[in-house]
Amino acid sequence: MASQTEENYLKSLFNLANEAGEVNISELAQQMQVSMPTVNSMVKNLQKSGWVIYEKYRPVTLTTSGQKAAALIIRKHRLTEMFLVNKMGFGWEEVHEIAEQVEHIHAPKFFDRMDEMMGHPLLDPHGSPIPDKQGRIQEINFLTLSKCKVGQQVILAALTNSSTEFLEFLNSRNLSLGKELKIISIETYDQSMVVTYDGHPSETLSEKVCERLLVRVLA
Amino acid sequence: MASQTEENYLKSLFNLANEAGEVNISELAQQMQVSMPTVNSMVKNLQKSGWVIYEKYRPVTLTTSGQKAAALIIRKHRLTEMFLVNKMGFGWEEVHEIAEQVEHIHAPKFFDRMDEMMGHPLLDPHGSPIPDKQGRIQEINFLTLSKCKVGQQVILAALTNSSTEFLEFLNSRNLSLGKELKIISIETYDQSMVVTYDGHPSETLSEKVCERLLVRVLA
DNA sequence: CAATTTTGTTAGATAGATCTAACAAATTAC
DNA sequence: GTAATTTGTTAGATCTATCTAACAAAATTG
Repeated sequence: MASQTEENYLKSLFNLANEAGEVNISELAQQMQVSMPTVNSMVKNLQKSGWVIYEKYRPVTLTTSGQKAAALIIRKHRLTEMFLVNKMGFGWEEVHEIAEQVEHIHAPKFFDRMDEMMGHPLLDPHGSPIPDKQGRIQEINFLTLSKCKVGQQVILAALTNSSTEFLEFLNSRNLSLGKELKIISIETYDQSMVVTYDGHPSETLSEKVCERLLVRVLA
Repeated sequence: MASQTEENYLKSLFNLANEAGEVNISELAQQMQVSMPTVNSMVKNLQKSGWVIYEKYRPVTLTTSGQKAAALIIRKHRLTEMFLVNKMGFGWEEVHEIAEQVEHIHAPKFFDRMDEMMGHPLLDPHGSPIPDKQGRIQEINFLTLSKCKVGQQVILAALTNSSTEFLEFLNSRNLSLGKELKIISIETYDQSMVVTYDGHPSETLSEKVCERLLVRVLA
C-alpha cells in the first residue's frame, strides 16, 4: 500500500504524463514542490514497488499498475469534490483543498457510498471525468472557447484549470458549467471575446480565460 | 499543528485520562500499540509542544490546551460517525474505522457543514457526547443496565464499549439506542438479565453485556 | 564543436516515529 | 525489608521523506 506521499507522487506523475507520457525529474520536483534529489530517491522507491519505469537520466513513466493506482486516487478526489458540491452545498472553488486530504482515506465503502448517493456521476464539479472503479478514464475532448468562431453558440462544459482564483473569477461573472454562451465578436488585436449568456448583458473574456474554458459547440 | 501521530496520542491520553486523570506510560503504550520507549520519547515531544505535563517516572497529564486539542479531534471523529450514519446510511458498526481517518482532516468548514446538516447533534451514534467547537464536553451520567432492578423500565441510551463485535451482537438482538427495555428477572447466579422489548420475545443478556449498556430509567 | 546552462545523481545530514537491548527506579510479594 | 516483578528510561539502530553541497551528464547556444 502506498503512503500518502507516494500517492501524491503517483497523482502528479499521472497528471504530468497526460500530455507527454513521460515526465522529467525536474518537472515532477516542481509539481511536488520538493528538490530534485528528493524526487530522484522517491522515483527509485516507486520503481521498486512496480509503479514506475525508470533509468538514470531518463524520464519517468508510470507502469500499468501505477496508472491504475493513480487513477483510483484521482477517482476518490473527484468523487469527493462532487459530493462536497452536490450533497454538502460547497462552492466549486472550495472543494479542492478538502478533497486533497480526503482522497487519501482508505475506505472503499465510503467512496462507493458517495458514488451511489450521487447516482454514479461521470464528471466532477469542474467537468473533469471521474475514473471508474477499474481506474479507466473516459476522456472527452472538448474544444477550448478560444478555438471557436464568431456567431457560434456553445455550452460551457469543463475547465482546463481549476485554481481558486480562476473559479472565483468565473463566479464573479456568473459563469458556471452548463451555461450557454454566444460569441458576439472576437477582438483581432488580443483575441479577447465578447460573449452573451443569461439573456443579455455582454461580457468580455480575455484570451487567457477563453483558453481555459472548454465548451461543446451547439451551432 | 499536531501530526497525525501526535493527534492519536492526544486522543488516547484524553480517553485514558477520563477516569484516572493521570495516565501511565505503559497504559498509553498498550493503547497505542507501540513500545514504552516510543511513548517515552513522544511524551517528551508532546511536553515541548505544551500539550502534556510530564516528569520522569511520573504519570502523564494533559494540559488545558492538550485537553482542548484532544476534544476537538474527538469532535471531528464523532461528528463524522454521526454523519456517516445519519446522512450516508452506514450502520453504527461500520463507522469507527472511517472516522478514525477522517478525524485527521484539517478543514473546519467540512466539519462545520456536517454539524449544520445534522442540526448540531449532541451525541454520536453510540450515545457518546460530541464536544462543542470550544472543546467542551457535556458529560451525561447514565446508569449501566447491570445496576438496574427487576421490574424497572429503561431506555437504552449509550454504550460504554463500541467494538464492532459488540455492535454486531446488539444488531443480532435488534438492540439499538432509544429502545425501551423492561427487566423481567435477574439470575442471582451470574447476574444475567432477562429483558423484553419490541413487544414480547424475551431475551437474556449476560452480565458482561449489561455492564456495557447505558440506560435512562423510566420507572 | 566547445562553452555554458540545465538537468540529474550521489553523498551525507536531519527530523519524526518507531524498534530492541540494557539498565534503573518503583512497586509488589513474601 | 530484601527479592522479584513491573514499569520506565537511555542508548543506539532503522526507515521514510526531506534537505544541501558537490559533481556529472545532457542539452543548448553561440
